[in-house]
Amino acid sequence: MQYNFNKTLFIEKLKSSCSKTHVRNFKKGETITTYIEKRNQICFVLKGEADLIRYDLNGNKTIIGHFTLGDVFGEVFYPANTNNELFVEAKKNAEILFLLYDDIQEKCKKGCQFHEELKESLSDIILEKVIELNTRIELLTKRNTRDKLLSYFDILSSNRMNKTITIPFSYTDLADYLSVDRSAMTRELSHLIEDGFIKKYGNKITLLY
Amino acid sequence: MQYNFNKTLFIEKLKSSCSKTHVRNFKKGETITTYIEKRNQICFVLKGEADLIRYDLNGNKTIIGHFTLGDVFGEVFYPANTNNELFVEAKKNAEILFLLYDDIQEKCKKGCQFHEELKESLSDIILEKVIELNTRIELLTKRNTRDKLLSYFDILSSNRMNKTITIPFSYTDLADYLSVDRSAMTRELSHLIEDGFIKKYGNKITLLY
DNA sequence: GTAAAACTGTTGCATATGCAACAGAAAAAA
DNA sequence: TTTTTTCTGTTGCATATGCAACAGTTTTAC
Repeated sequence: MQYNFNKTLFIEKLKSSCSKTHVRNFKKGETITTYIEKRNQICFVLKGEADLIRYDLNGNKTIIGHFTLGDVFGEVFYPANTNNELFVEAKKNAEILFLLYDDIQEKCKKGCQFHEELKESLSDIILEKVIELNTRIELLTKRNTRDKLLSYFDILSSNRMNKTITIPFSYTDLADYLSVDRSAMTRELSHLIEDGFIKKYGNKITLLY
Repeated sequence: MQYNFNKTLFIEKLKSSCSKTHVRNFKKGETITTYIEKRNQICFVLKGEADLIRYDLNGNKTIIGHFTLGDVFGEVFYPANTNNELFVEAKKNAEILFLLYDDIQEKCKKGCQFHEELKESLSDIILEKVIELNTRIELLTKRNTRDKLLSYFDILSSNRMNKTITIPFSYTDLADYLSVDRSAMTRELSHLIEDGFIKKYGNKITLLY
């Protein structure tokens, strides 16, 4: 966002000109990829939405990441020795472009005309990912549910530059994203309404402060 | 770690050959930088250790990140519209190399012999940052203090490939890093000992599972 | 060396959060 | 359409966590 770099244009170019990529479509609910074996795969969302999900031993679901148009995910972003089973699931019919980090750095070099440009853009793309993750960490380090909710609303609100926001999740999923219990979160939402911090109409929230 | 890229060598080269960088020494406790105004600064730890810290309105301290030799931090990794005041503090006498992301991408291009190599390495460096942040998110999404502690110990243990680990923090700071109350964490540590999960000798912990 | 400051382990108490269960609403599937 | 599934809001209860306070220890500063 903050760097003058046209990501959409970039992805279009990538799709049409790099021989090392491939594109696949997924239906809602399908598993796009699992992070078990360590490949250095990078994936771009061309259409639709996807969630990066972890289930722990107690069956708790955590939405580690939520990806939409232009977002990037993949095993290359995770440590090799992760003992968590993560997988990415299509939330809506989705079109995903796959390629390997190594192919960008090495193999593609000879044939692909677009290659130099890709390499230049790569650090910008990964940098954007870093910013996304730091934003998420800001959220997760908040000590209680109220602060997590307010932080989340603030982020959406300042992104859209609007005091009224639309939650891009079901409330069930939002709880999994904030890493809190759903019923406790709903309870806290009620408190926020009582205390005059927010108004709530379905999946729309208006910040009153 | 996982890419065959020599970071130490890289930093040495960077320090000696790029005219756009500068290096400064800090004493323990000194503030290295604050993330208020938005510059696209990148900083490398050449010596010592540093913490990225946030204080919330209630005075709670959170250690957002902990950096040692070779680690990278800086405003460039944060969204422009962050309303949190973050700052980086030297934990031990530290030597820090500063440069601007824009200088790598643009201005340095003409004069600096090392520039091309720097650009190639840049995406590897930022990628390493992404992996570090995803590891941190795995930790923070754990639902309770016990799981956070065990995850943290696991990460240290598998990095050092040793069942006995040395906590690189004071326990006070570890609590701030895990985003939990110190006394609650100490209590949970006692429970982990009682339940036979760990043994504890000062700042050394042995995993018994 | 001595004084001051920070760290550690512990506890009682208040409360936020998790958990289980339920019914009505909404959405998806048939 | 009808049926099935998922989502939502709520509540009672158990408990994990936060908070405040304290004393003993260790570390830093003078």
